[in-house]
Amino acid sequence: MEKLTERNKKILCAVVQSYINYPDPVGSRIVSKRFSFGLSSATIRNIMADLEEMGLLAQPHTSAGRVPTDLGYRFYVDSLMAEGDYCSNIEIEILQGLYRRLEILKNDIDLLLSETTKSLSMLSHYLGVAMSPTPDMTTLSRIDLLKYQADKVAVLLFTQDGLIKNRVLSVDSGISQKDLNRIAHYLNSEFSGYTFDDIRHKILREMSKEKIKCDSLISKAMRICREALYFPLNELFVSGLSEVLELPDFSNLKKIRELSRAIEDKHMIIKLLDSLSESEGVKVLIGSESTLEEMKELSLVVSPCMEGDRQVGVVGIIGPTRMNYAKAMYIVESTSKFITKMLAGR
Amino acid sequence: MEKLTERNKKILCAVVQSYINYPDPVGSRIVSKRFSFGLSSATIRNIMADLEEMGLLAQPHTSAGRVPTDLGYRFYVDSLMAEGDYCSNIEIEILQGLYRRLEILKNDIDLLLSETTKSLSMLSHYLGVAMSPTPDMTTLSRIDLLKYQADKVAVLLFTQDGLIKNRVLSVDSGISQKDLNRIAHYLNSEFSGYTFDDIRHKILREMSKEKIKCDSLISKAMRICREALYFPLNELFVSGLSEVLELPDFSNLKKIRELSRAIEDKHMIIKLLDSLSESEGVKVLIGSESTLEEMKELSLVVSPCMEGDRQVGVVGIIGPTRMNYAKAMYIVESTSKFITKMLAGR
DNA sequence: TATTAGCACTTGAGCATTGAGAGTGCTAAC
DNA sequence: GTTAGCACTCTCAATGCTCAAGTGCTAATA
Repeated sequence: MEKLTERNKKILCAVVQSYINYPDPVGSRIVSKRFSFGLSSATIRNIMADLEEMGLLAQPHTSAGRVPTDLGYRFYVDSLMAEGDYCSNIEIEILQGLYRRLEILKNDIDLLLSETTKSLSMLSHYLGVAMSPTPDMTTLSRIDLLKYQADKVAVLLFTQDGLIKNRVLSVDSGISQKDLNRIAHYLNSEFSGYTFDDIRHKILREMSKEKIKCDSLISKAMRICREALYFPLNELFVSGLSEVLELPDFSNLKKIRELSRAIEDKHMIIKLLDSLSESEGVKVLIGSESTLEEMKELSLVVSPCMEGDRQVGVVGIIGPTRMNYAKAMYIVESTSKFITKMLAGR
Repeated sequence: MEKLTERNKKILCAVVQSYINYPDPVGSRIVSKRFSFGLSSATIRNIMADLEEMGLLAQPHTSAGRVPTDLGYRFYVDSLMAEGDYCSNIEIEILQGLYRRLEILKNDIDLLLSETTKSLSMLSHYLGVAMSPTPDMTTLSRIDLLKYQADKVAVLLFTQDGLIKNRVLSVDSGISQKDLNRIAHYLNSEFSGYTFDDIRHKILREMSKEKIKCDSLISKAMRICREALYFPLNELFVSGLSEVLELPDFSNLKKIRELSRAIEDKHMIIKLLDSLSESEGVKVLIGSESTLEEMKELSLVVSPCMEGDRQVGVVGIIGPTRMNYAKAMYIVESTSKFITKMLAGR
């Protein structure tokens, strides 16, 4: 970032904080009055003009105050924000209570994540989001096949993350549970320990090979496995829409429509979360930093949940770019840490 | 319903249809011009005043036209609406295409229902909703227990509807797969063929009995089963928010907030759908006919999906009371019929 | 040289006024 | 029973106006 004097930083910080707390563009008068810099509004005006030139602030129109740009928020988040800015504002008891409620769900990741989004939105008043890991990163621990009805078999996929997925497939009615056990045994020996993505690739390779051998058992096994993996195995949870609609940021129809398009395009959000959650720690994506059109006016705060060094999910918050980043980051971080800790202790 | 002359019915019908197609209150002039009754606007005015007195129409304000009341819509739906009113407007090919896309999901009810809601909203431009059957009505066909990790067991619940639910529970690490098999065998002999609701009740009774006997195996079995049934097993799917936000009916913030509260309160909708889907066929709930505050300005069209005489889900549409009921009913009916047929043929 | 006071200028929000347009109810004529 | 005519009511959009907020610039000040 360009060199800013200490004073300029303070002014920028004041503008951002004021705007975060109150959704009106902030003018020089406000800054000079509410924050005691010992500077007159005229001086502040000059500084704000400088900050605007640097692209950190912007004016909605001539006679309005200034508003942080995405770049301004970024600078605030990276360099200005005090770490502990919002910890105190969140009642620890509420947080503890919500977390306690999640304890009993620790054996069912999907249910856990789904409930977590409700806590996230309740705490932050933004959208709570959570995603179970994409199969690409998930390791298959075991596969079981159970004959279910005459011509159906239940495929049970156990992952190392404690996630179970099941798919029901149609099969020849002639097949017996014994056959299925042999098939399952074969699949386990072939695929357990691999990620789903690997397995998909292996299947493709194997199928072209095995086609020649025409081993009925193996080809059946491959077909079953391929079909079971055909549909996405991860889920995305979003909640808090009514929460976020109370914000002045979403008081006009256009914004609301954009928001609704964004959260209905789950595929898009999954991809976005995926790309952000590769490394550990809380990450922040501010407005236009995202390449996605739907997210241009929204910000995203995410953090992965780990079990050991395996990722078992991503939790986060989506809100307007005028977001209380300190608070959001604190909530997301402590939530993901809580889940990580809970899963470690089970 | 009170006795209406044939002519009055026609006028009411005209008002409803006009309003459904175009969201402006309809005046006597419009009715007399656009529909050729051979009556002047003055006559129509008198009739409309009568209809208002009967509670079938209402005026938003003095110099606006008239708008159907919920009662007016009800009368329209029950007595006036031509059955085939909207079939022709829906391109059969689109419908077929969407249905074909669902074919491959027929083995996974949840996925099927979730995708169905997208088709419903796409076709109707209202919210598509679907619900898998509540456990109360669902019959357990089989239960399986699989040792999963040292201290965890996967409980697999197979229902007669082809639905599989799995729950992971923590158990004593001492327990062996053999023990689990015996437990599962016991549970199957006790509970298979019963509905989940029955089972819950049976467990409560048994547990108080067995406590005396203190049979370790049975008490373990009971505990596992109780925990597995602790969380709701049915799901509700809703989609089409961005679709419905394009409607002029949701052009002001208040309405949108109400809508979002309604669709976020899944528990409420589940109860509502449950109470409506008891018998076969398409059902319509118009605005204030619902006892639920959140639904007072919304209408609901639902129909159950059957497999044989068992209900495997409910599909429906939620929209404003100014809904194209003929179209919505047609879409819901043909969708539920399609799913029913598909499940019969598998 | 940095800061500040002062002032002219710009802009949007809020408010009352106005007129057009749509629709009504009523009455009298057909 | 139906209709034409008319006075009346109400909403909506446009207009013009003022007010408050905020700016940029300039000249005076510490």
